[in-house]
Amino acid sequence: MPELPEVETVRRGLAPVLEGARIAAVHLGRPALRYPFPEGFAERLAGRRVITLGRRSKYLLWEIEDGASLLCHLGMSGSFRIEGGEAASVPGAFALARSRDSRHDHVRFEMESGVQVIYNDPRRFGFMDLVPADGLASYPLFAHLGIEPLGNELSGPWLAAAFKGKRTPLKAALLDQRIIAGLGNIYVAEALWRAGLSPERLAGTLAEPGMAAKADRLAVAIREVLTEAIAVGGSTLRDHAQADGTLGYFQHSFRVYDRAGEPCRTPGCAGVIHRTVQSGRSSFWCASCQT
DNA sequence: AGTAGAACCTGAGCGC
DNA sequence: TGCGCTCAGGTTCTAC
Repeated sequence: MPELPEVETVRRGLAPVLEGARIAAVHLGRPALRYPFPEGFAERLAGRRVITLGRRSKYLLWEIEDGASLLCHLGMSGSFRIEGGEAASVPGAFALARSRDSRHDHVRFEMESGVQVIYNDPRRFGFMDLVPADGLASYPLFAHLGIEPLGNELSGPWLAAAFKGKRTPLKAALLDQRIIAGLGNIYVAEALWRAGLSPERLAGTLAEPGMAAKADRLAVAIREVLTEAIAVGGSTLRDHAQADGTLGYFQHSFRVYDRAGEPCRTPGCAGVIHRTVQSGRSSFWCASCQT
């Protein structure tokens, strides 16, 4: 469940059972996910209290007492689910699982309250690390991370300045986490459609004269699409089976993503959504109204 | 500076 | 039922 809205949804779901709660024990099902767990991972967390649950880009940040942060990236297929205890039935503390195949349960956080917080990740592209609280800014994976798309910096002029001179396509520039951190394949496609911009347009052209309104529109579109997605719990793909109210609903609002061959939904546009491949990822867009 | 391709993994869906 | 192929929300690496 990986783009920013999905990670934020996970954060909101876990916060009620984690914030202020003490970790009794941590059980690892394997020595590594994408990367090995750091030395003494379980031991360093056991007995500690979780102070707050935060997010930076697509990273979940557990602030742990005694000055460390547990950092989680969900990769392509990572999810958490909550089991046991009363908290699991508290509205808002819903389960977050997309998979209940316990073969892929890799980390189990046993809370003192009796609640189990279980990390499941079939593809194991996710990872966890422990970072000293004062070392977050210099943490290698954070050091080159760009702005938060829902923060105050993002605007048309900011985009124009950031993309000025770039000869890479807009699609690639928006996926570049060093510029804006948190967008992924779905929300880039949706934002570009809303802004009427082609994913193939060279990013640098947003800085050209006469493009200021387009740049503004793109900044607004990014903010809107993320905000709307978060409001409905993000997007849940390919697993509509679970009917426990735990799934995101933004997939029903897709205007281009995964709609190849279907009509464009821009009012008055007779175009058809087509799929192309850019830097190995699918792009979905309407060549008629996205220029 | 850019891009393409592969790598890391498993599972789902499709055509045959 | 099974086989082989393609694709999947991410990121990082190498090679042109």
